[in-house]
Amino acid sequence: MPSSNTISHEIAYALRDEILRQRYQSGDRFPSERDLAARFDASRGAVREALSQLEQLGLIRTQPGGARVQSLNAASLAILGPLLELDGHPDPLLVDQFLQTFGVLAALTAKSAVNAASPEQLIQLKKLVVDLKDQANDYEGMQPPWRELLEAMSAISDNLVVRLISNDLKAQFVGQMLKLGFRPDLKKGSRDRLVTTLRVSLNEQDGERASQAMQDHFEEFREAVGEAIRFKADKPSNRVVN
Amino acid sequence: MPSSNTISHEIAYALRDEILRQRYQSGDRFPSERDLAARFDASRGAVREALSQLEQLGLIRTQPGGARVQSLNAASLAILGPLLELDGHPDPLLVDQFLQTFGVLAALTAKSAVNAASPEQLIQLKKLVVDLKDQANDYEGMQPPWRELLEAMSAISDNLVVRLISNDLKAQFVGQMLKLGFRPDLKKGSRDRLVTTLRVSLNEQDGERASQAMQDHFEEFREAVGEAIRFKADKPSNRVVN
DNA sequence: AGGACCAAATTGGTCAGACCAAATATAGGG
DNA sequence: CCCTATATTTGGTCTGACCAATTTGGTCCT
Repeated sequence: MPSSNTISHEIAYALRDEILRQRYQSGDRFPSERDLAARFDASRGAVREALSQLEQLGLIRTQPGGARVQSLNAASLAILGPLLELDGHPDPLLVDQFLQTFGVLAALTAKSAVNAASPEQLIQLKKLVVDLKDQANDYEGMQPPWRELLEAMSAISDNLVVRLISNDLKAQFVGQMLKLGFRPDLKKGSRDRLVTTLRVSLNEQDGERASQAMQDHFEEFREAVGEAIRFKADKPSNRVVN
Repeated sequence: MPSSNTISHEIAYALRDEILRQRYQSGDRFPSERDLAARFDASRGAVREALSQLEQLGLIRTQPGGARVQSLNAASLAILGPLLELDGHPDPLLVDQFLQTFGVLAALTAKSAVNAASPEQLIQLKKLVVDLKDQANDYEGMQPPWRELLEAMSAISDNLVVRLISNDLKAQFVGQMLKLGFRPDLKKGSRDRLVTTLRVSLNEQDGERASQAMQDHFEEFREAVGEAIRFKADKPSNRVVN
């Protein structure tokens, strides 16, 4: 999987990969644009555009006189996806951390949404929860209503910060997860409990409870995903469905 | 405050500003590179580098045939800073959302850190909490030990996802807050309560409690900041300290 | 009139070669 | 050995050109 269609993106991809693989120490001089142009047999303009992307990612810092490599964890959130993709299969620890993080953000969203919802919005949310309960026989069928619910809550809570973070996270992870095509097995009681608790929280407009429900649900989801990944690790039959 | 030293950055700044101010509808055609080059009296290369940055920010999507403007909340986290800077003073709602978000992430970090800490690391954390208590007479003096504590917890919890998000958030917000130079008044009991609860959670290695302490503390901090901003709004004497 | 199809203009992607200013490396003098 | 002046490297920008993909506009057929 090289990367994109344009040369500059390909160069950026290759260089990003090298930096992510720690082939340069933080603070090291980065090869000069002219050298890179020669190495990739491309024009300096194309190289410059690639470097511009790396700079946006916070991986390098350019300056007249030379570019330097920056510390990895001073980088931007946008490197998470590439980082996952590095060795073809996602790092289980990283996936776990992602779900943990996404969980607290979803919980916060639920809390704000339930607390701030207007009567009509409460009705809307209740309806979505019912949808979730009805369609929730298999993992695939559960996804659309689940996503709808999250989306509705996100819209109601109207927290741009969380939304932007979630955008990035989803863009980075969800694609990877789908590409590997694994379906975590959620324990049966988990979803019922979520639905029930969400309903109560909506009826009483109790954001705190909704938050807790989300948190618990993501916790169980995390465990299920962890198992699924371990399973994958045993049987490395990663088929790309596309 | 124009922006940077290079022309391409200046162009990127100007265009980013226009998009953030909603001067284009999502899906609109973006001016062609040649037009932009003429408008900014720059070379097309410089314009291309600027557009490359906008693309990384998720603000536009380029394609042979023409670039198009993307939806604002499909953008990257990195637009938060510019968004805050738009009118010289930060949007109180956005600041509130930031603190709320940062709060839950800090709480998650505290939980993981306390739960995962080795005996030595527990001792280290306890020491930092003591520092926090000692040096905590004024807002300024409190900052270094506070930051140290957060940093230590972040290092122990070792959650790259949270770390990257926090990097971005801090890079975007902290600068702005300092630039405006306001000091929220934390209620006196708040810090003591935080210190006390953190100590207990460390002694019993109770991550859940540490998380709750963080959450509560950020909640109070949020209110204090909210007041400070309202105060600023009344007396708009925004002096840039630099 | 409406829709399918084809040619021309527009646009992004890339290349080559050149110049400048800032930063670095090098050599020379104290 | 340190400090300074010079030469070189390097990033930032410009000009002008070519290609391929997309858009656009018009034409033709139904």
